[in-house]
Amino acid sequence: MAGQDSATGAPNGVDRVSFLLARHGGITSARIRDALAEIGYSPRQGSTLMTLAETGKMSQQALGETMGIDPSVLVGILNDLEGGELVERRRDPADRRRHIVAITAKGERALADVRTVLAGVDRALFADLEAGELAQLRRLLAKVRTKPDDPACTE
Amino acid sequence: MAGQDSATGAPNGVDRVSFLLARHGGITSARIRDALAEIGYSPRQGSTLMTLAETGKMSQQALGETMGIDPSVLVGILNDLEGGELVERRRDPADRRRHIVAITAKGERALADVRTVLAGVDRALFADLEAGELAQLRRLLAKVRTKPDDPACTE
DNA sequence: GCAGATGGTTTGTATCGATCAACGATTGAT
DNA sequence: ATCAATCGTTGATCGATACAAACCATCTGC
Repeated sequence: MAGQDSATGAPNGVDRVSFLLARHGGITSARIRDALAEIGYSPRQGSTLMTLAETGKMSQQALGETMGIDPSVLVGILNDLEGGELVERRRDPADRRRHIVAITAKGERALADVRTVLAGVDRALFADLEAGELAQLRRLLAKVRTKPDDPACTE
Repeated sequence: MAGQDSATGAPNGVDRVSFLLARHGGITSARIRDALAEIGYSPRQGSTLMTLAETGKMSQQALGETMGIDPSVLVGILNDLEGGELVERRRDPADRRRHIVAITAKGERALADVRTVLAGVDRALFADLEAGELAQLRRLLAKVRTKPDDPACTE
């Protein structure tokens, strides 16, 4: 009577898995946003620092492509980060149109703060999960098909 | 070197679980939105139909509270749904200020379409998960602490 | 009957995100 | 030397969302 498929017993209403995932994802985003805001960063800024630290210095367009955001919005993010001396824009000697973006030492320290804060978010969100369950959750989430977004699959 | 905690081996960068959850949640929301849009509904309209079918007829304010949306936006949603004769607003005889919102027979049929479409989204998203894994994912997601959002926990 | 509170509605505003067009600087090909 | 393409940048626009204020109809307590 309350959204259960009478045959399979699987929820097919507001408790459907995709709904759960969407809702929890939204709440998680909000938590991340709030947590980062408390130390003065936006989610994009945090992502940028992490991406730069993990993938290494790269051109602005490559960075935008990696993060999946428009080049024109990346400009603003980098302006803010560079204003705080957390990243550095250098012209590529090989192609002087390009800006090579690199994280600075100060940016690395900021990144440590970001990671600390994010760890707190994880701790709060997943407090009721054992380590094994958390690893399991990560494994299952990684198996969710989120790639075939761009191609015309829906058609 | 790429976002792994050297001690625990747990990701603490862009591959952190909360980030995974946030990203996948966003993508899932987009998928749901697109899928519902193809049959002419918004996510809110779909949620409204499901909530009404699962919880039964209720006052507008109770509905808004259940769905976690502002009363003033619920008005527009219900206007659209009522325009399509999918829901019905009746005045509560006991309190003629109240609007009792109920799903109609036509709304039930629309709801069936909505559920079909959403099942398709689930199938596409979770194609690589076995039934057991999907159930496991649902179980783990349900254990994520998303309630302590409202109270002043962050302070 | 009156004052205040409540349910629903309307309106306006602020914000955010995504998207697009156009521009200056620079490169590469011809 | 010239032309087309590329990179970063600026600016405008659009849609969705959240939020608050004011309004009318109605209920409740006195």
